[in-house]
Amino acid sequence: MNAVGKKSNSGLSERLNTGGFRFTPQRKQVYDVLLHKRDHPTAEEVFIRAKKQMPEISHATVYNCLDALVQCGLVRLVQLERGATRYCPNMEEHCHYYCDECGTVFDVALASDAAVGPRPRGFKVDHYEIAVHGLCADCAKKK
Amino acid sequence: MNAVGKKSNSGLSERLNTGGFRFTPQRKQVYDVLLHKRDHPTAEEVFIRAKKQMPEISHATVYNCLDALVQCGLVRLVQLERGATRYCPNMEEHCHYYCDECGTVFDVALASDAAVGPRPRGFKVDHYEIAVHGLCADCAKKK
DNA sequence: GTCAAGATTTAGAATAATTCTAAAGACAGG
DNA sequence: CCTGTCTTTAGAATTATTCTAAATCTTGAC
Repeated sequence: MNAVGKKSNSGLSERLNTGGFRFTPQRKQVYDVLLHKRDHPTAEEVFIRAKKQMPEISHATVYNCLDALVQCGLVRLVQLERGATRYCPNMEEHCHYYCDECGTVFDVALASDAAVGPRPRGFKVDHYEIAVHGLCADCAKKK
Repeated sequence: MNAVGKKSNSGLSERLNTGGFRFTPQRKQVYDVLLHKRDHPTAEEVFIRAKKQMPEISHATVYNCLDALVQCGLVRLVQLERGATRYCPNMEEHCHYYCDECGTVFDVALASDAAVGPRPRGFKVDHYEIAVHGLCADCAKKK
């Protein structure tokens, strides 16, 4: 493995280790799939894409890898509708605009801390998810 | 049926009609279940509670009723974790504080329009969902 | 280096959540 | 009251996720 290859993994490896996980080729593969096409795929879609490069990878492993990445803070779960959970490697503060018609997801950065206001007494916030539902420009035009 | 009973249904009946749905005892039952205990139950939990009053109600009907209520703007879907969708009859603008440890959900009203900032060009917003993840006071204490 | 302990992957079974199907029932309009 | 449409029902089917047990890999102790 060359220096560049090594370097490209070092961040991932480190984050995994910090979370108590080992670096594995499968975890790298799953993470690469998410980084490569940022269209908020479901676990099933990640599985299909990962298989192209790594045909022996299994379903259960994809879930395992996604869970590990989520626990390490490298990936976030996105729940936009009934049915499959989607995954997003963009860890910056942003919200998801979701077209209820065609299913497209747009990431939109949040300006600031987007103060959510008061909170239950003693509640320790880890992170928040903002999903905006509606129609994308194309679908709105068709109506 | 007395006047009070009739009155208590008229709003529901009207909203259903406006959405192109009929008023049915099952839809009333499902809505009543949600109004009665506002703990963000899953469809399965709604089914179990509805059965107590209406033992013949079926699984599919509960999903049908929940869908109808959602489409009429009487109930909202809440997706907080992988797995079952929850339902919430509180249609005021509010966000959900979710304890990742014990699963408790707290509704917190949003002060204003809680400006979410810029949006994709042409996107027509219908509604938004804000979920705050973390630990409730009790669970935070135990750590 | 060799071994044991623990982590990870795999295929496939199992479970959970949701949707579909076909038949029966209810209901509004003519 | 017919007729077409909507709704409900039981249960099958599908989809999403988790579990299981065996095989493989990694790491640290010796």
